[in-house]
Amino acid sequence: MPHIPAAERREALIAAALRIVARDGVAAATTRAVVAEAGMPLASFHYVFGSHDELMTELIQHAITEEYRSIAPLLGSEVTEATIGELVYQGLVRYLDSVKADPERERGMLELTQYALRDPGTAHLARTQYERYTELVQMALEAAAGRTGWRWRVPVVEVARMVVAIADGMTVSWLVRGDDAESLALARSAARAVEAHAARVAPASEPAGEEER
Amino acid sequence: MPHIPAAERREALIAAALRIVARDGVAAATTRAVVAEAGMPLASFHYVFGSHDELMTELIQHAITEEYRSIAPLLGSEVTEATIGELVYQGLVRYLDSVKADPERERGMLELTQYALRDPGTAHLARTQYERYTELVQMALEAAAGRTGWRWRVPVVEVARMVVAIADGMTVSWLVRGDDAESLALARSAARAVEAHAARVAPASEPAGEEER
DNA sequence: CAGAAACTTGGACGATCGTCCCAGTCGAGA
DNA sequence: TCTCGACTGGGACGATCGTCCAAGTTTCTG
Repeated sequence: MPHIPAAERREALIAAALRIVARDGVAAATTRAVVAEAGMPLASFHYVFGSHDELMTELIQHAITEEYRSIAPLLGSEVTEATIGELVYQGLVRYLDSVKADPERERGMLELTQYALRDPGTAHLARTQYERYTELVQMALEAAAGRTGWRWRVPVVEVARMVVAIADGMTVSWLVRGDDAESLALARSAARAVEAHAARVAPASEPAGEEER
Repeated sequence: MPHIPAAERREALIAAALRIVARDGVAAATTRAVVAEAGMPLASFHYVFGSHDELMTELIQHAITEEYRSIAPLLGSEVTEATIGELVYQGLVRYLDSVKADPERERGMLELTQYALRDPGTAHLARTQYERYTELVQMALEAAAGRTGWRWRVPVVEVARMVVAIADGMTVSWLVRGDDAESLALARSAARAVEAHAARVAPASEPAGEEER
C-alpha cells in the first residue's frame, strides 16, 4: 500500500462506510468491515480517525450534504404552461425515480438519520437536514408559482412541509412495498391535493376567490 | 427466582426487549441487556428462545400487532355535521397525540420496521403491516364519507395511501423536529388537501361537479 | 544529505457479543 | 411418596468488537 495522505484516506474510508451502510446497514459498518471495503489494513483506521464515533459523525454529515446535492437539481423546471399540480407531480416523480435508481442508498440514509437522532451529539444534524429540505422545496414551490402565474393561498412554508412529509412517506412506502404504479398514483393524488392550496392569480373572475382559513 | 412457565418468560422477555428498543435502540437489545431488563439470569434466554434472531422476529410481530391495536380505536368518530377535512384533521391530530404521548415507542417502531426490512425472513411482516394500515385508514375514510354525506372522487384506496404516507411523514417530522405547532399545521394542511379529493353527495347543484381525471 | 515528520502495519489488549453445557432445584402426576 | 419432566442458573466457549502500541518505511524539509 503506497503512501497516501491522511485526508485522502478519510474520504476513502467514508465512501467505503457509506457503501456498507447502504448494502448491509449501519450495524455492519464496523471498523474492520470499513477498512476491508476500502482495501486498507486495520491500523489505518485509527491513524486517520480518533474513534469509530468520529467516523460515524463525519459519515452523517457527508451523507446529508450529498443527499441535499442530489435532490436540489431535481426540483427545477422550465415549463410555464402547466398547472401547479402538474409541476409538483413532476417533481415527486423525479424524486421517486432517484429513489428507485438507488434504493439501498436511500434506505441507508433513513438508517443514518435514525442513528443520528439517537446520539445527542449528532441529533442537530438531522434537524438541520429537515430544515434545509423544507427550504429547498419552498423555493421550488415559489418558483413554480411565479412561473405559471399561480399563487399559494396558505403560507408556502406549510405547503413545503406537507410536500416534504409526502415525499418522505412516499419513499418509505416504496421501500417497503416496492410497487411502482402504487407510488406513482400516490404522487398523483398528492400533487392534486397540493394544488388545492393554490389558485390562478391573473384572471380576476376566478371561482369564489376567497382565501382559505 | 421462582418457577415460571416458559411461555410467561417469553412474554416478559419480549416486553423487556420492547422497552430497550424504545429507550436505547435496536442495537442495544442484546441478550444480556434483555434478561437484565427482565430481571432474569442469562441462561433463561436460551431456555425459551432458540436464538437471538428468534426473539427479534417475535418482537417485530408483537410490536406490529400492538401498534395496529393502538391505532385502530383512534380513527372512529360519531360526528356527522362536519366536513371530511375536519374529520381527517381530527384523526391526524389524535394519531399525533398518541405519538407525542410515547415518542420513544414510535421511534422504536420505525427502527424495528427498518430492521425487519433488512432480513429477508421478516421483510414480509413490514409489508403486511403497511397493507393493514392502509386498509384501516380506508375503512375509516369510507365510514367518514358515509356518515357526513360526502363521497370520494378518486378511488378511496388511493386517498388512504396518501393519508398513510402523510401520517408517516408527519411522524418522522415530529420525531426529528419536535415542533407541536408545526406538526399541527401540517395536519391541517394535509386534511384540507385530502378534502380536495372529496365532494358533497346530496346537493345536485354543487360546484361544477365533474369527476377528477 | 541528515534529521524530522508523516505514513504503514502486524499483532495484541480487554470488553462484549451469542450460544451452550450441565449440575442443581422445583412441582405435578402416578 | 417417588419420579420424571420442567425449570434454574453459574460459568465458560469462541467470535468479534473498538482501540492501541511499537517498530518499520517513506517522504518532506532545511
